Amino acid sequence: MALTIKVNEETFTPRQQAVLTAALDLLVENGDGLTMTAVARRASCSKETLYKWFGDRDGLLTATVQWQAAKVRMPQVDRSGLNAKTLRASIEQFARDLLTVITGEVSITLNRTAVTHAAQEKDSLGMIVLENGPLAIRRRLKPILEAGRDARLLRFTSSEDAYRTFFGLVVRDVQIRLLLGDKALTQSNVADNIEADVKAATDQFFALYGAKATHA
Amino acid sequence: MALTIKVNEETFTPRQQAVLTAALDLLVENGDGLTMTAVARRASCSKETLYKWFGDRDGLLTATVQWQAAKVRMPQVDRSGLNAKTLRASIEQFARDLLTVITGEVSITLNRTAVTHAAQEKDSLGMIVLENGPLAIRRRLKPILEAGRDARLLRFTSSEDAYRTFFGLVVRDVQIRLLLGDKALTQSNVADNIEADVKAATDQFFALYGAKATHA
DNA sequence: TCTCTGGCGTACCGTACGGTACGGTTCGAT
DNA sequence: ATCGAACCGTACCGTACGGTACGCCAGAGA
Repeated sequence: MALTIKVNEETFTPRQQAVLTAALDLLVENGDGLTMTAVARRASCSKETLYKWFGDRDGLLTATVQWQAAKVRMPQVDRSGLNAKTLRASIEQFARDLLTVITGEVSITLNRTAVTHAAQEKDSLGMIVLENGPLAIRRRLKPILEAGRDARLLRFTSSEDAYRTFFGLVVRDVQIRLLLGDKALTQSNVADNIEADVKAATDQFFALYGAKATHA
Repeated sequence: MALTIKVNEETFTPRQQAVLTAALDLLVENGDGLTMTAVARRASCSKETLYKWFGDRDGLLTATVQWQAAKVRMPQVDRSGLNAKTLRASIEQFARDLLTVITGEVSITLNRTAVTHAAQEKDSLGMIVLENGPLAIRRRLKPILEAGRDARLLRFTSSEDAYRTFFGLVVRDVQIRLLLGDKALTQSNVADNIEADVKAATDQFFALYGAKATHA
């Protein structure tokens, strides 16, 4: 396994996926509870098989994160017939997807795992999570933003900056507080406010980047 | 040690502070390298002393995080003679402080440690970091915001929301990317852009909450 | 039916690390 | 000078866990 980062789709047999599911469940249930023995017992397989399939503990961890992160595919947004209304709906949808994903238990677990991993000179998991989380949204949002600009509905010079501002307006301090285990932010609490937050963030984004905004 | 959370100042002897410094250095150098043996060796003290002073590994970790986090005291901002210019300067200063702290190596380490800790049903470190980081800024920024509102320089209904938007505009995706070890964000790279980012964020904040803004 | 392969379960090994014990040393108080 | 407290250094113990070895079984193919 070692240093090879498998960025692209990798097909796992159903049995292997069952193992990965077990591994993720253990991660979610109890952060660092991912011991090889625990995974083997949970998945009713032998440790030897784990090592054969995934190389070592890090390989199993990487495969799990990779596999799960890639599963977080957000719905495509219709880009045809762009007008003020559909653009706003698209952006609102992105905000909703982003918030929903980020506040999910699986996402929190994956991010925590990756952060922990990054604290030990290893950055592969961080890149995977980043790549499949924020960057995935960015890749799909940017064309929309640029289409909006071309249609004179938005105004900005750098779509990168526009995206990052969007991210900030939507996520605010929610993600870091969830990662730090802030009890004041139970997930249900957050979930109940998602719609309002999404609307507020979208309003603010258009206030800053809408065609009629007096852009600073 | 156990469950007691020491929220307030706790005086450590110089010798103890030397130990905590050693512990922090180890954390920064190599995330999880905080073994009791390593700390003892680095600080030239005996493990027995560590256990006597801090109870157990978690106590040492907590004391270290607590002590360091409390050291991140940002300069007070002058609140007298509030006008458009001084308000803007204050807010810009908050943005600068926030970005500077968050992108610092110590802060990244403390946050990573706390996140890792939170991944194991323990949330005390998370609360400590939260309390001394974002919340500390919030406590000091809110009065300024409210003073600005009273002076008709700002417009908002909830100072809490205003603060969180400020946080989002300033931090954006920088913190999570640093925590995840994104190589594309070397710290020098970030540091060089702090001034521009601070200015942009402040502009955006005033665009949204300034008295003349058409607030959504 | 024989055999071979893949995989389960378990036992096992080595190591790293949390935590404890203890002898020796320094230093201040009496 | 003596005593005792604090503390250093080191050796030690127990356990948890990563990783390996091996015996066994089931099922596919000849």
